[in-house]
Amino acid sequence: MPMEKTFNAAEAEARLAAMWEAMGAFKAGANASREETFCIMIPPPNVTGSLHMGHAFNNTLQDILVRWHRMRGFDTLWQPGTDHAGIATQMVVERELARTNQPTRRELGREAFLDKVWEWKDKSGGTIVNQLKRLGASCDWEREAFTMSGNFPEAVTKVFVEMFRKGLIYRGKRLVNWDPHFETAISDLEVENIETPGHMWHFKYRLAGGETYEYVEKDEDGTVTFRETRDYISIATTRPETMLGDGAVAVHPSDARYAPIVGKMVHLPLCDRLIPIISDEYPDPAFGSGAVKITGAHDFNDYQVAKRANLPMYRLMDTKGTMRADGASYEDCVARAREIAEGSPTNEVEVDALNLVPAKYRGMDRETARAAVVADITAAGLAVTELVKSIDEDTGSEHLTRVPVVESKPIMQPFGDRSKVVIEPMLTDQWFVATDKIVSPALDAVRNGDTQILPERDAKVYFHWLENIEPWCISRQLWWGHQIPVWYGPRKVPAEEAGTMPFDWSETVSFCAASEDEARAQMRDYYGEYALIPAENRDAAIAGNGAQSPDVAGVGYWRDPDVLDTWFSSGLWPIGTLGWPEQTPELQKYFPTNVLVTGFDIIFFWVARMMMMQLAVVDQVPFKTVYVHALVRDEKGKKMSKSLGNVLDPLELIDEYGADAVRFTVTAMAAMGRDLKLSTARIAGYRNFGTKLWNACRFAEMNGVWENHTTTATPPEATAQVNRWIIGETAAVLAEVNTALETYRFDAAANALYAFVWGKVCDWYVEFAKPLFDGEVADETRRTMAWVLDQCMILLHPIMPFVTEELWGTTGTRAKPLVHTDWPEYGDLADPQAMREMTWVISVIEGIRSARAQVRVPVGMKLDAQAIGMDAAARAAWDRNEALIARLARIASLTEADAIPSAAITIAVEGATFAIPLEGVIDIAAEKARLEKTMQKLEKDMGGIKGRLNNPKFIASAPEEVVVEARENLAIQQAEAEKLQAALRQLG
RNA sequence: GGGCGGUUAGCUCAGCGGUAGAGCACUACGUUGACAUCGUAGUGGCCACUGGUUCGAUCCCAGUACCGCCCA
Repeated sequence: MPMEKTFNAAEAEARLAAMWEAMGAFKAGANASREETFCIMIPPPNVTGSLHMGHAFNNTLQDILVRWHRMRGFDTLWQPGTDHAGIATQMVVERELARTNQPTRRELGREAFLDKVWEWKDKSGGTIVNQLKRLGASCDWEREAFTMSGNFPEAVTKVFVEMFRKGLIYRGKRLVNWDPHFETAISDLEVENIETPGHMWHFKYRLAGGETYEYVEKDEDGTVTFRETRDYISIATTRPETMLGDGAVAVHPSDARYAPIVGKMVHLPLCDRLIPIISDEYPDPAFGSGAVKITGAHDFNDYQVAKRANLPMYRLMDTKGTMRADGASYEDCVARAREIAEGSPTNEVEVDALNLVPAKYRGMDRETARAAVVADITAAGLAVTELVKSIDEDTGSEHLTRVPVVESKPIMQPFGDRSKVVIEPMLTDQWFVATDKIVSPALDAVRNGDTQILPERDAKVYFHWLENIEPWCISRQLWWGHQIPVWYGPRKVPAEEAGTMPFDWSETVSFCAASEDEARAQMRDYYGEYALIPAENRDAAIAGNGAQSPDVAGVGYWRDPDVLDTWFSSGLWPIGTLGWPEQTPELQKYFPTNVLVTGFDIIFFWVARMMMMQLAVVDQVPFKTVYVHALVRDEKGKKMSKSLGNVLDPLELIDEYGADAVRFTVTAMAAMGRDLKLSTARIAGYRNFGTKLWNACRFAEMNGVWENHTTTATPPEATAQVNRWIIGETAAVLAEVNTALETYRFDAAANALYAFVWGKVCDWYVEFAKPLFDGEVADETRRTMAWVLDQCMILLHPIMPFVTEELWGTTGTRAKPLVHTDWPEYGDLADPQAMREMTWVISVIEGIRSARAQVRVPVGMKLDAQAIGMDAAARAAWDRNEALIARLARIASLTEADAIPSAAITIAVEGATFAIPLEGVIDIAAEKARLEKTMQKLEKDMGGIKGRLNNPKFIASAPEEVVVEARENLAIQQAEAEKLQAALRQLG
């Protein structure tokens, strides 16, 4: 049955995918014929995710590398899987529960909720994997991994416990980014700082005891520009509601304006507290009033100041970001705070329990509290004001009124990347990885080349981040994730501390272990004879075992309810997917992996962390090369986003244009480190490219090329220059593709193949072959064409797997499907003689065609031509290729002549002048104009070369071959110019 | 403010010491043994600007302008 006119992607893709799957084409080690391994770990997409263009791009590049190595016989593994996406998944499932009127997460309780998550995962978690399959991703799907399944829980726990024991993981009360929507800590990488319109308020904090001071401002020369007696210090803030938790006012040590009052106390407005004026390097004297309120528990800069000055840090908000309503009355708390301020001993637990939010503001959300605080301070006359003139409409009289100074100004505000709500710096107990202790090996590995980051400039980003690394907050107040393997109990009071209870519940002791049993074993060592009583949490533990009694029999303990950051488990992806901590054969064989292909947006999130974690755990780099690619944008260069409505859905594109077209497009555009601007026109163009190859094969089929064809690695013996030429060109493109892929120049590989298949094979070779199918070299030409088209399919297969596999199956009986066909190694097939000759032939054809078109000779008209001054090489080339030239240039006959005839079009080529007499047909003026234009171009070129050759310094300094080349080019151009001059003379 | 990029044909981008290329778009012609998802021919560039290095700079260096991205 003859081939269809186009490739039916929609029909063939599913069928071919099923065929590959059925034969186990993608299994680890499939088609391996050598020892070397090649392994890529897929960057695990979120289990909640669906395929977007970034994934399509990222996975196409991986698939190209993987298919290429598999065809080359490497023992290849592309490891697929997804990560459990703690926040995102919990969000999706909670939303689903709400939508279907089911009990909420808290109503369900932890265990029942997690059952729901697993239900959801089983039902919907496979979406993106199926979408990757549609793209043609040749992962070993049977090995699909998930960061919550298989050996991952064991691996994660083991790593946590080991790092804990080595002191690489610690718990502490630190200021973290708190997401009030999800009510969890997030890492600083999950925060987006966005410039938002904001306001700056100015408040007066009065000095205690009615004290006053001379406030003096001076200009640069030291001249006094302003002087007044003040009983207050002016502070500026963008977050007035946090003033309730202020611990001090800070000024710069060099700031003379405030020097007299450093160390004095001020009244905190709206509160019954006095706070000190301290000096610290942090305030910028030139900004605002130069005095900064310090709220250690709600601002990252203030936190540092507060730590330096040993200020108490009072937490003002609860987990939802509303003003605290818990704890003792305001009066009691403030009384205690005064005692602490005066030096009464305290601890973190007590400070955290003190609620210093005055009764009025308790329970307000952040925004409401802000408005209330501003209003109350203004009412108290403590807002900095200015005089504003207004005119009474009725009387026309002018009034001067004092209004508070509120500056409108853009401020950088932190938002949760998932929740999109304003992040609150919050002082909470969290777990951290001491990144400073594990960062060095990760830096060294890239510095010394154990791991190479491409493009190189992204290594700078990596270095910059790692050199300035902050502790990594790894605990999340979520349920979906790996629960932290730490159990807590009260401090055991030693026997010598007589007259007290056996346990001190104000202090907790941690037991970190891989299992509860192991933790209990540690507890037995610690608590001795006391029975160990499991409890839900601290309160239950206290309540459950009669802790108030001095002679209790048991001690209550509870597990840390928090889970680990998803990236903590994703950080173990390379070893985790290969079965670690078990020493599996796959781990032995494929680790360290070869390449990581990933977007630059997760260099910090993931790449750096994998480097640190793998090096910390198994003391080896996870991958030898990191190829970092850019972002896919829309055709105008905008980031694709749902709100802009400019998202291109790769699945829709695959439906419309076929997976091969989508793949080829992103590949051709994958210039290293540069964003892709994707347009459907481009995709359509590459779909056409697939059709072009398809039709070349169809043409071959119609001409019996595939009859009795067997695939061979080596090309057929060819005598005709045209066949020798295309064989040499094929070898050249193979070398080009190999080099491109070795250096991750995906765009270069795609463009080289495009130019070869379309520009050489289809445009020239197929046309040349047409007249040869009847002559002496017919058989050789058929065999050559079959071989060349085979090579096209093979070389294109990594980029366009579907259409090539379909052609492979359609055009002949093959030993193996294309997916497992050997990648060729030709050796040296270049044929300079054939190359030179065919280049000449092409230039003759192009010259004649161009001349004909420009003087408007009808395309179909066959003309007689004359050759003038043909040298031996030209004559031989003509004789050997007459049929091709005559056909493609529409020449009826060639005769030799001594001189250019009058009224002819003339084509000057190397070693000959061709003239086509067109007495009475051509417009002589048009031909003259054409020749003159050609002459002008030629003269301009020659001028440049002559200029160089006339410069003695050029001759002296330039490399020999450059000089030789310039001379040769000049000679050729001069010869051509002479021919054109002769032709012009003939035209008069 | 700090860092990293970019600026080449109308558009999207390659090239990166020897005088500029591709695809798309555009113009004209065209169903010539596969392909109109096509063919043939053509139009189109002070390679952002200013200096420097060099025999020679789109390419290397420095600065300027504008545009991105990342981090504060």
